[in-house]
Amino acid sequence: MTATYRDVKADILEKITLGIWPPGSTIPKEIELAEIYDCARATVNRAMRELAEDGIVERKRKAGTKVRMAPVRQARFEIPIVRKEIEDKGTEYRYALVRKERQQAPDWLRARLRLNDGGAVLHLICMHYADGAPYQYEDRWINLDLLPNAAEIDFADTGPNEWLVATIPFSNAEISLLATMADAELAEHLGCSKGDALFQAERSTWWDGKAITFVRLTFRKGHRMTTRY
Amino acid sequence: MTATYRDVKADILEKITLGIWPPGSTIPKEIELAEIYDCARATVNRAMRELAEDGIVERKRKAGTKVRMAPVRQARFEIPIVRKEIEDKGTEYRYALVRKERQQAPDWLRARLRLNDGGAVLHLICMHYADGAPYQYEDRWINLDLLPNAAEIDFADTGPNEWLVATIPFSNAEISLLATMADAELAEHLGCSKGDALFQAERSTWWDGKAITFVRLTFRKGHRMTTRY
DNA sequence: CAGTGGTCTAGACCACTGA
DNA sequence: CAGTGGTCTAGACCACTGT
Repeated sequence: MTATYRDVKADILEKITLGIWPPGSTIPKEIELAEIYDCARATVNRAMRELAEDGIVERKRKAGTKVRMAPVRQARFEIPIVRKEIEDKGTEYRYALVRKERQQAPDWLRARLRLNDGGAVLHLICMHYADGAPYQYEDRWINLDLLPNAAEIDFADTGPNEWLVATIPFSNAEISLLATMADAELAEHLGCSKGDALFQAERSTWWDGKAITFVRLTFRKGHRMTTRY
Repeated sequence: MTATYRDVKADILEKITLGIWPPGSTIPKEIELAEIYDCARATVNRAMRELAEDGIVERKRKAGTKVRMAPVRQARFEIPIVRKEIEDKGTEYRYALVRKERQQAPDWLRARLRLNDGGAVLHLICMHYADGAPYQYEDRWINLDLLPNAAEIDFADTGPNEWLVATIPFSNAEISLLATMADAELAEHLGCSKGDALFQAERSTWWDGKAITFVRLTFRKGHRMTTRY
């Protein structure tokens, strides 16, 4: 037979879903499973490790592997670049710079990004359109102490997101999803009514422990983030 | 020396973030890396596989491993059971059943879950409180054709979520996140004003290709879902 | 302290895919 | 068709952690 790690993973997952190994029960140890499936322990190990990553089982040395009582449901959402998101839907992407201003970081931003006093930031307001209709309102702040070049960039044709990704490709981020009421400015740019409920994402990005940028993305009315798991 | 897969992964990631291997560039092949780090190819393989899962690099047979041009930003959100979510914050959890009704599946639900005509469903409205204050409004529909026992359960003390997790522990689901305006019912139960913007999650759950349940969770005003990546 | 998972190795064969 | 990643093996030692 020579089972693959996929076979082992699928079979064990089936035993769990069918209730043969109910939540809380202990699964046979790796050596036993290796004998059962007639494969190497490393093969079993990979299957089980993935099941643990998926939140299906819980593994502890000496204690063995147990089926989780409350499965840790985790959903993965992709956070694509807006342009890609829109173009992948087969719609036409258009970008526009609404406002660009160099200023001192306001208090709330300094607190949020742990900036020093008197830090200079670049504040950008941008719009992203899909097939001519408003899609996303971008309120971005860039730390000029860390990225002084940003001040010289003309963001008329390309959004700051794409420039940032090219400049600092890999970094850490914290993202929050929430709902907000449209104010006059949002309503006007997104073509909705004042007071409408809008979906919003906030992201703070860090590199080497220092804050690079904060962005608040507000989506057009009715926007959803969807995923399967 | 004897590098571990963590060492290899960290070192390669550093080389990428520092720009030594810029986006689009090709990384040395596994055998070469194994020589460089003085370890087995399997060790390098694991490091690279994880970097690929993390969306940092892209691997293809024969073509080699390349640093992604546009890093696939993916955020993982944990979707815990409400009770756990509340208790983990150190607050007191309280549950209440608001309404329970057996009925025919309305058209929108049938379409959504691909149910047959005349399917019976159990419709539940529940509230979840944190330290006595409204936390989440749960609007749940359970497919009675698949789970006839649900009709006999008294959901007065325990929420349907916990019963479902215990009954059908593992299943597939589709989840959507969105923003909605509070109607009169939501405003009353969640203690906010009509028209307030509220964060909402919708989840359809499937098992063996058949729809088990649909739930719409509405959070109290100001709720955020946050994660790091 | 003993048992279980965590990881590494050296070698092998396979599967996909670009030239 | 040849090169690169994908996976398996048999064996080994290590690192936690429950008893």
